[in-house]
Amino acid sequence: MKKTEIKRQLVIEKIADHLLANGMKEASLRRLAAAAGMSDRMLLHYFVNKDELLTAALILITERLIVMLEGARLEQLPYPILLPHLAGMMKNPQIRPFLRLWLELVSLSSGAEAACHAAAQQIRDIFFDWMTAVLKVEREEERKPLAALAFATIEGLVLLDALDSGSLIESALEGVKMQNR
Amino acid sequence: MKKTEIKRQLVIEKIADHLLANGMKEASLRRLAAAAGMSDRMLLHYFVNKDELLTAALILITERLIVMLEGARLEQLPYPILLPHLAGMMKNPQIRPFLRLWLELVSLSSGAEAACHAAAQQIRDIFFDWMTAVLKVEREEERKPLAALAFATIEGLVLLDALDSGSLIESALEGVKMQNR
DNA sequence: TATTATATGTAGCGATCGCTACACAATTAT
DNA sequence: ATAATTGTGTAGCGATCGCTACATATAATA
Repeated sequence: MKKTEIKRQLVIEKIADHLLANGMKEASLRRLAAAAGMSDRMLLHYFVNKDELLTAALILITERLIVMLEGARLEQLPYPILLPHLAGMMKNPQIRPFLRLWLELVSLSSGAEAACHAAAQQIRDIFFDWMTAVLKVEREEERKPLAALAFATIEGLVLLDALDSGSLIESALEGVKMQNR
Repeated sequence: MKKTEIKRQLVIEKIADHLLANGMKEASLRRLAAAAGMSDRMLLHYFVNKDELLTAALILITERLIVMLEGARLEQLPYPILLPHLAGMMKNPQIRPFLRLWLELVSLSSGAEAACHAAAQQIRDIFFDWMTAVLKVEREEERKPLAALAFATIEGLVLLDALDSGSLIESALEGVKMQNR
């Protein structure tokens, strides 16, 4: 009797792909159904409503993100090295869709959508925890503050990236170098 | 025969207020019309379509932002002082709506809406120019890179703020202090 | 004053949205 | 084999969206 459950999982995978590729603004039930290769009617057979579907897909996305960051784990780097490294990761076509989607979720979560807010917060935590683990510090009490600072800065760069502000990003990274000279 | 033009300006003011107060997601023609105290039919009498209306309102908003930042001009501050100062400004109820709206515009501009993209880029430039002017540097070649870095960091804090991540913001500011000790 | 242009209201079109009612086939359980 | 449960398709509801046709009132111009 688990055939339904298997199908459900398959659908969730496809919806997650679609969300990462196209963002939340293309996420009407009919479009999502097309992406999953079925009718909207069937989507609502597997999921009680759109919100539950989105929640499931966003949870899968966060799980994928965890796996990906786990795979990208590297030896600890000190702040001035870590930041340009992260800026490079930001352009990685495997990671970039997560950042874009996350930006959209943050913006949406200011409003109503409960699923978006929860997902946005969870993705924030995932990124921050990873950043905390990968930062090399001289004294442990520096870890959390510097990780938070690196996180905030990278987010700012993500925002600039969404606005095609490449030169500003380069300038900011230049600023990091200057600061730690 | 300028009565129409006067009315137009009045409408633009009210729409701008509404956008700052409620964001872009509540910006259907009918809602905007209610905010302007008229019917949607009349809105489309004064403006050829929704896009033109939004563009006009967003332009007014950027003008207001310029005036506000001009008023908030302060003597130049060095980076480690400027950043917490900006973080404080971020919570100012006069400025916060601009930041929230700007975040939403950036997210929207990744997609289609032309008006949003243009407005988002312009607001970015306004903030960055102001940041550049208000930063105190020891050598002039530091100005642009450090302003860009400060800008990116503040934007990251805006993002965190939209997610109710107050403690992360505090940590990040603590990180700034540590870095410049 | 007569004519023309501008201002405002009512109603609704066609598209899309999330979602549901109804019908029927396929599978499973008894 | 019969009954009950589960899967799938068609059609459409009511709401909202941006926008428009049509009508009339008001004002500007001749």
